[in-house]
Amino acid sequence: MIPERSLEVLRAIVQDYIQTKEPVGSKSLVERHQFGVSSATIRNEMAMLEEEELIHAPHTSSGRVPTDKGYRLFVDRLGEVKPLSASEKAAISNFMVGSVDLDETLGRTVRLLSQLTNQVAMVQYPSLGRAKVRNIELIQSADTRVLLILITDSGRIQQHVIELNDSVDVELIGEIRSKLNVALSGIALAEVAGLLTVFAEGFPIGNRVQVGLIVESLLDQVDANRQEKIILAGTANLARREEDFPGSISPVLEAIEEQVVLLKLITEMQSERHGVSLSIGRENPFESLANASVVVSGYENQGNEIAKLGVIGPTRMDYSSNISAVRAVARYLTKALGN
Amino acid sequence: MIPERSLEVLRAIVQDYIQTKEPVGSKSLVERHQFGVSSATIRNEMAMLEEEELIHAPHTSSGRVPTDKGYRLFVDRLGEVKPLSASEKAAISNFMVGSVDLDETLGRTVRLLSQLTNQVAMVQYPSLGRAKVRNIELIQSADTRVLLILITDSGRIQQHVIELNDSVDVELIGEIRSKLNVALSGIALAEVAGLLTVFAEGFPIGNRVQVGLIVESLLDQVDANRQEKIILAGTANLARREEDFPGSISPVLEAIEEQVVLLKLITEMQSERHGVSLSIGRENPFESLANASVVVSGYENQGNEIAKLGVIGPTRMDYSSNISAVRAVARYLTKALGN
DNA sequence: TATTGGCACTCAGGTAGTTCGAGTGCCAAC
DNA sequence: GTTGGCACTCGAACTACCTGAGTGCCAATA
Repeated sequence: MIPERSLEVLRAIVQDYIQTKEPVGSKSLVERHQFGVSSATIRNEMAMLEEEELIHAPHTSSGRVPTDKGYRLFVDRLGEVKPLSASEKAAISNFMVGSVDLDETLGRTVRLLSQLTNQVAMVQYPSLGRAKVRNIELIQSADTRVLLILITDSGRIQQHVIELNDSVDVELIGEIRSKLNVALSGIALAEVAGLLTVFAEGFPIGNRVQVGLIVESLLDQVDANRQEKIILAGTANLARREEDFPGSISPVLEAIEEQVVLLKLITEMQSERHGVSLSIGRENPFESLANASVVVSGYENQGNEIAKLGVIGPTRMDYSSNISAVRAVARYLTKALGN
Repeated sequence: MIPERSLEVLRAIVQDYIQTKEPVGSKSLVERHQFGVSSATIRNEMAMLEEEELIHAPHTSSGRVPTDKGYRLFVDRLGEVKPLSASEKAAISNFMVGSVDLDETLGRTVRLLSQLTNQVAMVQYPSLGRAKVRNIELIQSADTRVLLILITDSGRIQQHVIELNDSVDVELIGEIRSKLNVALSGIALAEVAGLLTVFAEGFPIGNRVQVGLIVESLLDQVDANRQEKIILAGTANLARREEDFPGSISPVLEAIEEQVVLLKLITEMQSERHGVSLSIGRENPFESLANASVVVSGYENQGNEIAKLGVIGPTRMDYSSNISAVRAVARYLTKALGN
């Protein structure tokens, strides 16, 4: 068990380090905080913290810097969540008004989050996997081409052009469309595949190839819910924090651009306190993100978490502010989707 | 008039500088190229080039670096366009196969271009302004909500959710839909507004509000063809070229994220040789892009240029390769859209 | 007149030595 | 358990110096 005062010292170190960006030493620590003890005592505390691998000295004789483990303890036990300022709250409300479709709402959300935190913000599109079919449309866009549109109850709209090998009959398209809707409306996407195995059999032999192609395309979209999508904003904020990334920021930029990595990461993160989940430094398995921390929270529609949003920044970030910003934005987005 | 040999020297300086990233001096110049004259003569030439502001010495006594004006002369008069290597051509063909809808094609294109050039690549979505209506769809997605989908002949699909103030009748929607299509199919977007002014009058008084809302939304989408869109890839390449941007790359990243700036820039650029247009360094009006050059080319559908694509990178870029890559990709994309 | 070798000069960048000070660990004393 | 004291460390910052690639200019040359 780590004694109370040691924890206080750790908290002070993390806070000072985040603020000054310099390794913090025992003397400056007692100057900036009222511990009521001398620097020598603090030095002893710090030696213990280093023993526990919560802090670390970059050079034999210079101040201490929190380790990933130290940050972790800080956010788990020590960091109060800062309430948002009034102006931040106002910014959030303002940003949300007047957007009606999902694309626009999410676009605004991600920009908002990036402005609020001065970090790279990300918003995941509602995952197809957990959603239900609201509507399926088939639109003929050329002789042999049909546009398939899948609308889910999370508001996500996914479209795909199907190339048919043969000219297609308008009435057939209409029939397929209405039968699909009858069969699938309100069905969870996860269950769609099972319901469609024998779908083509309801049609005359001559049409089954066409129907088959359409069903296949629909399944592609449903099944490949790996085609998850993330939108980003504020990438430039990374460059502004360059000194926080030893080496270069380009691996980080690459990882961010490589959505697969991000998706994997945020999908696997487990929710912690207040519905926010954190990955600090090397807690994530990606070498390129070894110096990055990620703060995410799920957002909901009709009571179900449908996707996540969050920020990504240097390990040395202001966790308190970022956690509260992410949490607040997630809540507002949930509220906005409720309408 | 600048004598022939001076131009040769300029070419050599640009080439060496691009390759070595070091200011190039008279001695190393005669070593690397066969001018048949001594370094002293080259020094005289270089003094003249400096007089003309085509090159510039960073410090009183170190090698020379091309100025924006020097690069400009280089690309206008001196740079042969490198033919693509066989493997590059293969890469292009491979990338293009098997994408059927516009989103996917453009997504592949932008990634391809960024890989080919190792720069930040951008592809502009086909501008709505010059396209024609192919199809308009109205889909009821909830009681008082209708999804409007506009498909243009350039393949661009634009969707928007319309919130109606009143529950809506399925048959009315169908009627509006078919009348809209009759009225607008094949019409250039620029002319749509004119044809819709009296559209609502064809409906009974009681429905005109609803019809009006839908028409308004349609006009919004058509009219606001400022909602042009650019997709990007390879942002991380910027970070890898950091030393090429004095100060920081973050203004550049910001400018890129701020699509408005990019759009303005590429829209105003005039086509030069081979259908490629260039903006070198401060030739563009944006301070944040003072050290960046942009290479763009238009791509076509059915003989009309519908949008642009290109790369953005440091002023010190390999113009020859980038120009040929941009040109080639634009051609392939044009070809791919032809199907 | 264009070219050349020679020469004095410049200056960024690297190396080496020095100092400075914030920081440490340890210990004896309170 | 806390404290003051003390010797020690070591990165950062400053200085001085040197080196070498590069320059401009000039008088001699072809």
